[in-house]
Amino acid sequence: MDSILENLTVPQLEAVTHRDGPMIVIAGAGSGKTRVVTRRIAWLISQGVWPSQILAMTFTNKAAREMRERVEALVGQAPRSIGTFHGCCARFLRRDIDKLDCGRNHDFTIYDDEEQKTLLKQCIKAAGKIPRGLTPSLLSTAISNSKNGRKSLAAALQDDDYLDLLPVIEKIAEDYEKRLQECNAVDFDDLLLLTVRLLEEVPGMADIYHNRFRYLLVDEYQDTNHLQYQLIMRLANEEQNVHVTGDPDQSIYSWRGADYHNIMSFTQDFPNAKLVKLEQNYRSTPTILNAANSVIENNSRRIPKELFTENADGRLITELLAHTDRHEAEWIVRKTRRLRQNGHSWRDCAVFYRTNAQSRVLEEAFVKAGIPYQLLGGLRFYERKEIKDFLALLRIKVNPSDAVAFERVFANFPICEGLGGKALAELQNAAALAHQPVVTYAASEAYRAGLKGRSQKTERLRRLSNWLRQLLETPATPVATAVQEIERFTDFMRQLELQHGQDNLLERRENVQSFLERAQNFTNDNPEADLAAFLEDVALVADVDSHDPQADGVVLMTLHSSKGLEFPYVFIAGVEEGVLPHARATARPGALDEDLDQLEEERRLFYVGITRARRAVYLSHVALRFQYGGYKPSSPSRFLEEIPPGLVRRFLYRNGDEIPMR
DNA sequence: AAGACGGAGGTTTTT
DNA sequence: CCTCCGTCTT
Repeated sequence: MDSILENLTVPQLEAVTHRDGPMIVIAGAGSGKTRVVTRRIAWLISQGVWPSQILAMTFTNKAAREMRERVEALVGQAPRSIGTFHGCCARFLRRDIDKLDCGRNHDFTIYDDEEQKTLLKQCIKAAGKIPRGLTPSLLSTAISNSKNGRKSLAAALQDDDYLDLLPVIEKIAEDYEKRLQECNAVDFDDLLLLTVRLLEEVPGMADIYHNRFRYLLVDEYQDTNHLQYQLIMRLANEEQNVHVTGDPDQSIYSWRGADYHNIMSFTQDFPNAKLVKLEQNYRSTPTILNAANSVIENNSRRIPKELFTENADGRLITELLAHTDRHEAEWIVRKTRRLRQNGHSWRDCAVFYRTNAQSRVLEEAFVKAGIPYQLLGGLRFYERKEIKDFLALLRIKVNPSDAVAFERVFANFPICEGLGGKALAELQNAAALAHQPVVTYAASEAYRAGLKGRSQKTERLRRLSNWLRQLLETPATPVATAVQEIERFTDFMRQLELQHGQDNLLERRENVQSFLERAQNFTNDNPEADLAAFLEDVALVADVDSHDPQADGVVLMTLHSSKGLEFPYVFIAGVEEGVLPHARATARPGALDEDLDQLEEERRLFYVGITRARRAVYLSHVALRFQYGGYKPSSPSRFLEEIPPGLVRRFLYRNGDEIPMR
C-alpha cells in the first residue's frame, strides 16, 4: 500500500487515488503517465476492487504487457483484462459472437491487412470491368473508414473523385462482407465493430458487461477512433468509472481514423469528469522542453498545456545543414561515435526519420562505419512470406472455411504445383455445390471417390486431397506438437529451398525455426490452449518487439514508432520542407481546414520526436536529397524557425568539419 | 501456368 | 530510380 502511493507528486496522487466517477488525465510527454495508470490500478485493487472488475485497454501489446507487469510488481496480481482494444474485443467475441447475428461463429479467423487486400482483389475481379484507379488499398481505406466512423461508404469517401463510383464501391464492399462471412473471418475493424454491435443488439448483453467491468481505463485516448469511442461509451455503466489518459499534442494517427476530438470533448461527454493535468516532465532538460513547447504552441485548438521540469539545464539543441543525405548520415555516425567515446552506449542514441525510405542511407553509413544498429519497423516477423505460408496451413486446419488461407496454400506449396486458378475454381465450385467448406470438401473421401481417371491433373488433385486429409487429421493439441508434426509431414523446411531457391535461404530457415520455438513457448505458457488460441495470439498479441533494450546498437526508427519511448540522445534526420512536414500534408490549394489539420499533425510528430530526448537533440537537414533517382533541392523545415534561436547552435557540415553558422 | 513487359506511383502503420 | 501491379505472351 505504501509503495503504491510513494514518490508521487500532488497531481499524480490526485489521479491515482480518484475512486469513483469519470476522470481524464492529460499527461504531457515524460510526465509519468504509465506510473499513474499502473499505480491507480494497484490502488483500486488495494482498496478492495476485484481485479476481474477492471478493464484496461491500450493500443499496443507492449503497453499492455508493461502495465500488467508493473501492476503485478505492486500488488502481486493483475487484472486479466489488461489488453489491447483488439485483443480484448477478440476475447469478448470468442465468448459471445454466437449470440450476435453476424454470420460468424466462435472459431472465426482474424484477417490482417494483407488477407483483407487479397479478398478485396477477388471482389474487384468478380465485379468485372472496373474503372482504373479503384485499387484494393483505396477500397480498404474506404471500408475501414466506414466501419471506424460507423458511417456510410458515401460519407467515408471524402474524396469527391470517387463519389461517382459509389454504386460500384458499394457493390464490392457488400461482396467483401459476404465473403468474409463465408470464410468465417473478421478484419481488424470488425473486432471492434462486432463487439459494439454485440453490446447494442443482443438483449441483456450490455448489462452483463456492465456488471462484469466496473472500472474502465483507456490509455492513449487521443488516438481512439469513433468506433473505439463508441465501444467505451457502450461499456461504461451508470457508475461511469471511466478513466482515460492521453495527450492531444501527441495525436499522430488521425490518418488511421484517430480523432483527438474524443479527448478534447471528454469533459462534455462526462460533465462531472475530474480533470487532472500532469505537466511536470521528468525526462528532458529545460532546453529541450522549451523548444518543444515553442513548437507545439503554433498549433491552434489545443488544450493549453505547458510542460516544465526541475531537471538541470542541458546542452543547446544542435541544428546541422549538410550537403546531401549521405553527408547527413555521415555526420550522425560521427556524432554517435563521439558520444560512445565519451562513455555512452550505442543504444543511448536514436535516429528518427519521417519516412522509411530515409533509413537506407543511414543504415549504409552505420554499416560502413562498423557501428552496430537496430532498425525498427519494416517487415514484421509474422508478415514474412514463409511464416505466412506456414500459418496458412494451421489456419485451414482450424477454420476450413478460410478460403484466403486455402488459396495461399494452393498457390505456394509444391504439392500444388501444376494446379492453377482453374483447378482452384473448379474445386471451390464443387465445394459450394456440396455445401461444404472448401478444405473439408477437398480432403474428403467423397471428393477422392469422385476423381476419375489417371490423368496428370487428377493424380495431382488426389495427392493434394490426401495431403489435406493428413493435415486435418493431425491432432490439434498440444499446440507445439501439432505445429512440429505439420512441419514434419509437409517437409516444410526442405520445401523452402524448392520453392524460392537459394535467396536468403538461411534467414528463411531461421525464421521457420524461430516460429517453431514460438509455438513451443506459447504451449509452455498456455498448456491448455488450442491452435485457434495460438493463431489469435499470432494475429493480435505476439508482436515481436524488435526493439531490444538489451542489445547494444544505435536505434533507427520512424517518428511514429518513437512514441512512448525515450533516449538520452535523439537525432531527427531530414527536418526539411516536404519531408517533415511531409509534402502530402502541405500542398494542395483549397480544402484549407484539412490542410491545416494535416500540417498540425506533422508538427505534433516533430513534437513527439523532440520530447523523446532526455539530454540532447540533434536536428539535421540537407541541401540536396536523393529521391526518385536524383538529387532534389531541399529547404529547411518551417518547424525549425519555431524553435527560439537562443536554444540552438547551428552548424554547416563541410569536408567532415562543423562550421558554426550565425 | 509461369515468365516477360509496361506503366504508374512513391507517408506514417499501434491492431 | 526502383518496385509493385496488371496484362500479355508463350
